Amino acid sequence: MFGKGIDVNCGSCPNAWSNFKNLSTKEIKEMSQNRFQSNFTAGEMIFKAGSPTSNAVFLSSGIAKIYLEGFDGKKIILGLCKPGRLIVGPGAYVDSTHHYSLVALTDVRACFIDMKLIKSYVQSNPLFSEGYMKDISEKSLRTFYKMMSLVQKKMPGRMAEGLLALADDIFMSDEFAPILSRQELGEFTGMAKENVVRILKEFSNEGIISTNGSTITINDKEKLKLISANG
Amino acid sequence: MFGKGIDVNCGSCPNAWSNFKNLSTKEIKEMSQNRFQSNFTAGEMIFKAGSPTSNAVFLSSGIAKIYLEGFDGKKIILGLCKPGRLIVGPGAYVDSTHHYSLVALTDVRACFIDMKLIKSYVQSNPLFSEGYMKDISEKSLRTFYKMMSLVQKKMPGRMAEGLLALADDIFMSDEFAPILSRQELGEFTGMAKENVVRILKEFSNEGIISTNGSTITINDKEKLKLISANG
DNA sequence: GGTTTGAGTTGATATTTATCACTATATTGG
DNA sequence: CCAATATAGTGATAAATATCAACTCAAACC
Repeated sequence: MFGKGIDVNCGSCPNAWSNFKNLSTKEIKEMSQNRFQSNFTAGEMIFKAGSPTSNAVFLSSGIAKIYLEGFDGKKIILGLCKPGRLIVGPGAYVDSTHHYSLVALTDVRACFIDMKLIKSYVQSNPLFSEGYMKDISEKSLRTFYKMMSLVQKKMPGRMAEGLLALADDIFMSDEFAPILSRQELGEFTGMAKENVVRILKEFSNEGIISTNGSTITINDKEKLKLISANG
Repeated sequence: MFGKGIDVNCGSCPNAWSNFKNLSTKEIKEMSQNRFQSNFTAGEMIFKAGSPTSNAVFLSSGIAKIYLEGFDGKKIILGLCKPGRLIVGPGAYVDSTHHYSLVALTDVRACFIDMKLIKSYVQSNPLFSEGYMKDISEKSLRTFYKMMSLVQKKMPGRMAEGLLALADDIFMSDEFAPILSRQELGEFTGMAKENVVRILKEFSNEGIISTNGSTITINDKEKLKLISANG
């Protein structure tokens, strides 16, 4: 199922970006009429670094990963996306090009809204503009802290932080399915996949987590926070 | 010399932020009248992470460093600032708090403009707003590439990149004074100061750079680019 | 059903990088 | 000018991390 979503109103979408509340009924209607929708299966690329930022993307269901492509094929997973958040990189206002790639981790339904439309609302609607500014500022801050973590913390600290992020920001539960492979968990926490295995095992031996089959359960969150904080 | 700059017009300042050209004469005048100016000597803190983002800062002369304060006192120098650029962190639109610190590296003359004023122009002036958006987007992209560099490149690659940045973006010359100590050069390139010394010596032995006293001269820029690109 | 493929895992090893201990060389304040 | 202090530099060592070479196991495919 894909194509224009003629009969849908983005204003009443339960997964709408919170900043849409600053748009007028007219603007909402215009946007809803120009909305495209598409489905992706797990593993599919939604957009690729280097492609034009012609559309803003919103997930209406599913989870996707955002990653930077570094030198000789190495990747850095910046974070995971859930419904409700605007997905447009900073390239939109610099060179109209994506600087990171977005790939579906689960089956995903995504809405595409023409960036020209978004930019016109930024121009004409100060409240919406401020909301957009706030959104990219928050992302920028998160990048700062991700960078500090990757550069200054050691592997156990980075892994602890990564697990806490998955539990608290993505799954909202201390028990979660392995949406990320060991390889991807390594790209998320800045280490080789072999070291992901070793550190998870170490955490498991100490009773901090359990890995039942492929599900990870956090048993001792306080200890995990401690490891994360101590680097 | 400090205080309100009553007789100065930010519109005709040779070091003005390029986005000021999008302001009306009236806005420029208002801003000029509410401008504060202050001098700092090398080493002085201009603002500190955690303090309120009450003002946007512009340098009218000198060079300053922007750095993140990480765990147990370790710092990451995000970059150096020259006149002509807006200096406000992403915190301005999130929690009205600075998330990085700004310290003068040379003697610096800085202008302070009330953030309320800047924000009001963002609200009322779409072109100015777009310019602001573009500015923070560019900074965000730079942070991405800084992160990739720090995480994926090895020490020689990071140092080569750092030296090229100093030559091309800050000094506009392949020969420059040691505005950064070895310690700071380490914070800029993500390594311990001892390793800064070792790698500079190695570059020097290979004839890529010369370190005459405390001045660094780049002799073989192409090789430096190669080292930077190969990580 | 057998086989291929890829992820997960493990141990051994190599590489990279930080830390420590120390010397040398400036720089600064009295 | 000299002591005090900070920065620069050096070598040895330890710690952190990546890489390599296997091996296991389960899913996917013919």
